[in-house]
Amino acid sequence: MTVTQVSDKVSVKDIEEYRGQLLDWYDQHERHVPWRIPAGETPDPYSVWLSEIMCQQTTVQAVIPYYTKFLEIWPKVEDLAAAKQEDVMAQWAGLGYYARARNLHKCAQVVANDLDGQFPDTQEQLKELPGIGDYTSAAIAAIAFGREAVVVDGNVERVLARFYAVEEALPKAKTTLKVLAAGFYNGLGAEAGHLAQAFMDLGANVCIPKAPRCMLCPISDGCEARKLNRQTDFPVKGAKKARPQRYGQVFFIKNSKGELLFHRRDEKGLLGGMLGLPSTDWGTKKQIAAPDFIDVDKPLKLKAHHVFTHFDLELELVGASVDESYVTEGYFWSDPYNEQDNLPTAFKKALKLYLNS
DNA sequence: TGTCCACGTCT
DNA sequence: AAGACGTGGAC
Repeated sequence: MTVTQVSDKVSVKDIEEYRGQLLDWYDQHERHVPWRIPAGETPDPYSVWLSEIMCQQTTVQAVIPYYTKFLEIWPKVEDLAAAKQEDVMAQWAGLGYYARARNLHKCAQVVANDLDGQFPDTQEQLKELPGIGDYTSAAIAAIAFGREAVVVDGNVERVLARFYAVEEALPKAKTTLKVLAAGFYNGLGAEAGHLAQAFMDLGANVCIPKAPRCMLCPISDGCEARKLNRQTDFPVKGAKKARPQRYGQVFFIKNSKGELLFHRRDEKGLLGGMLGLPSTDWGTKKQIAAPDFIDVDKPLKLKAHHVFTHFDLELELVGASVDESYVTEGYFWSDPYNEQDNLPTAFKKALKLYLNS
């Protein structure tokens, strides 16, 4: 889009000045994270991609140990492509949004097998790959390939919603914020990646959601929200809805070797493709049928609680048994101490309660 | 405590 | 196009 004037509040000339101040601030204050390489070196697209997928909806601090581990185990995209999916899921366990791990693996296979191991170098082509959408395609294009992409994540939105005192509520304001962001990125060329990272570091450390540290902000002079002393009024959000309560039972079934029965979950839906324990479905009623090859024994008087994005879960621990000679598709016996770190958090909590009881 | 972050991608 | 999809830490 051509941008001559994006706001009646700030001129194009002023925008250039403010973004200069932001880039200067970034030179001094950038966060040191393992995927940021020293100035002058060429970034490895595989590392940039891996870090950006992990950082979706996830704080940098949570990402760092996972990022390091993944690169240790799978240093090249070809290594990740050749991995077994269950190994990728096991390494991702605890990081959440498991569709990211399934798509990560698929994407690695496309790049390794169909694209000669090279990530595409334009935003448009990147966006065609599994797990790469508007934000991530822009981020990789800018950071790994020096493209002038308009990188807009939640941090950029918060900074700009405040800078321009955008009264329109999210998610509708997304279009407006993208235009405002384009005003900042316009004409930057290969510096776009630096501006993106500057915005994100500013959003993470200074223009934080609550109690923003405006005294430390390099562009506070131009911030409309600050002029109004209404920083935390922006970005304006739509009303949020209540989280429903759901219930389920999780079954602890031992064999003669003292191993527990585990379950590889279906590829689709909640915790798709992840390791789990045998369980009922999770619903709004307390009584839900167990898988029919399981003989329910007795409640263990233990309950695990877990919060998902869209519901709260109460998981009752129940002892059970099966005919050891008949274990159906997707179920297998294993040492719980070998598997606990491969479980998503809801099951890990339940297993921990069981092992400590 | 409970609320928020957290647009990010896919369907 | 609105809802599904995790987690942990800050306050």
